[in-house]
Amino acid sequence: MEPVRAVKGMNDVLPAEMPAWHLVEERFRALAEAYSYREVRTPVVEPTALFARSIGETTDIVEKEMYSFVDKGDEALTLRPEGTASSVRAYIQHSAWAEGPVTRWYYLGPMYRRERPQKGRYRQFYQLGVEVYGDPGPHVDAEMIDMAVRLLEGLGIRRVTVELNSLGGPGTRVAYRDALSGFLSPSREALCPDCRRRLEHNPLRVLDCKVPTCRQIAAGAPRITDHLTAEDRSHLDGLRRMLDRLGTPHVLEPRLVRGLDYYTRTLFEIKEEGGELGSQNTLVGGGRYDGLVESLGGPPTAAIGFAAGIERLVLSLPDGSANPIRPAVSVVSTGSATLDPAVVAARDLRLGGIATDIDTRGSSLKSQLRRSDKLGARFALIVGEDELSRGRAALRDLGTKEQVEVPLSKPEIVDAVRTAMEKTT
RNA sequence: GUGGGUGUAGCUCAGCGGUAGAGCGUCGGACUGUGGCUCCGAAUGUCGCGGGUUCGAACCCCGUCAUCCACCCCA
Repeated sequence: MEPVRAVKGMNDVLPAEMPAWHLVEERFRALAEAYSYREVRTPVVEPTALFARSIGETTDIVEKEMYSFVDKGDEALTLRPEGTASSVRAYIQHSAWAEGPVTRWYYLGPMYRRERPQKGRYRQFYQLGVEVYGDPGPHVDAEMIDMAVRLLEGLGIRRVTVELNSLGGPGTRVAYRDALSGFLSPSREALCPDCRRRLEHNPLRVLDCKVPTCRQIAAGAPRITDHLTAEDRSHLDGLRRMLDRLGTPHVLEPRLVRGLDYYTRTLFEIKEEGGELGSQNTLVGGGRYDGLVESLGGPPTAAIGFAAGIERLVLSLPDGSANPIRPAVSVVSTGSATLDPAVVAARDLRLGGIATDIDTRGSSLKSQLRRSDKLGARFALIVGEDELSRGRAALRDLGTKEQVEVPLSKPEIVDAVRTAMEKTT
């Protein structure tokens, strides 16, 4: 019988890796809440149109990476490929602007993209992210980028660089695009096949090409920064000033483009240099999307957000960041007569707030103690016949081998373990 | 979608034409109520799958699947 396997690119996260995931998730939650963000949870499935209209019909994501299906022959649905579209949909659907002029949300959860899996890139992957609605000024941009950097810093992820660019407003973007394709078209034949295709639907990408000929041609191309309006420019300047003030180093990267159509003005990515990640080394990506809420049927609303890949953060964590979970006590029985009271004692300890393991199979004493040791328990509570006859049990410190007798009755046992724990720590 | 690497015990891998191995892990034991170290012992393999070459294939050839990495793109 062929065993069933998980779907390609969709991985199990086993208990051994969980402490690292929890570390990332808990740090993010605490930080986001400290920054006054509140969690929002949206469905994993949305109408396909939501993504087509927000991310853009001609983007890679919408064109070839979405898990889309028709539900019972009517509704066209899609597994969300990113978090912003759903968040905006919820913001509009619940008239969140009515609660106040500025809304700060954070989220955490799985996203789905049908790409070829490789290191740091999976078909089901987890993102954490934040969105701010209702603040058009550059200070939030800076605050948000700085927060992302602090998150990485707090996780011990060093050697990151913040890349920054501005796409200008919607008008600027179109104008620049036209100017760029106007510049590149005469050299069309000299470009690599990929770039010829890029020229059609995403000329900005040509600037990123690694082929030497393309680079040469691109070198003389107009720069987006020359096409920014005075307002766009002052927004960018304001953002950079504030970042400096916050002490967050960053580099201007005029060729930075991102794969989603909804971005306006501020665009940023945070990458890790020379870490565990291979070529998929973007940890955080984000930007401003001032027109999206309105285009999806809400009121005109300025907005900005970022997302980070949790797998990538976990991969980048320094060794030894997360410790395995260990029980404080391991309850050990010495024979069939002591298994019953041992199970009761374990329950009492657990309800007393003490993490406790017990081998309920009633194996040999030696194997139970071996297990206690393997699990990293601090103490073994040995329920032996002799002690039991006096209503007591042996509490053994597995580090020092010191062993004392303690009462097995309910409130006393918890207190006894408590005081023993305080002695060793 | 394209290219390359790899598929042998639960894990990491050796074996590269003569009929399957190591380390780690697991389990048991070393005078029978006391763990970690050490020692002894045990269990587990359709050598990814299908076909071909050969007296004989884990090893060579073809195909196929899986997986990893890279391109593309991104978190």
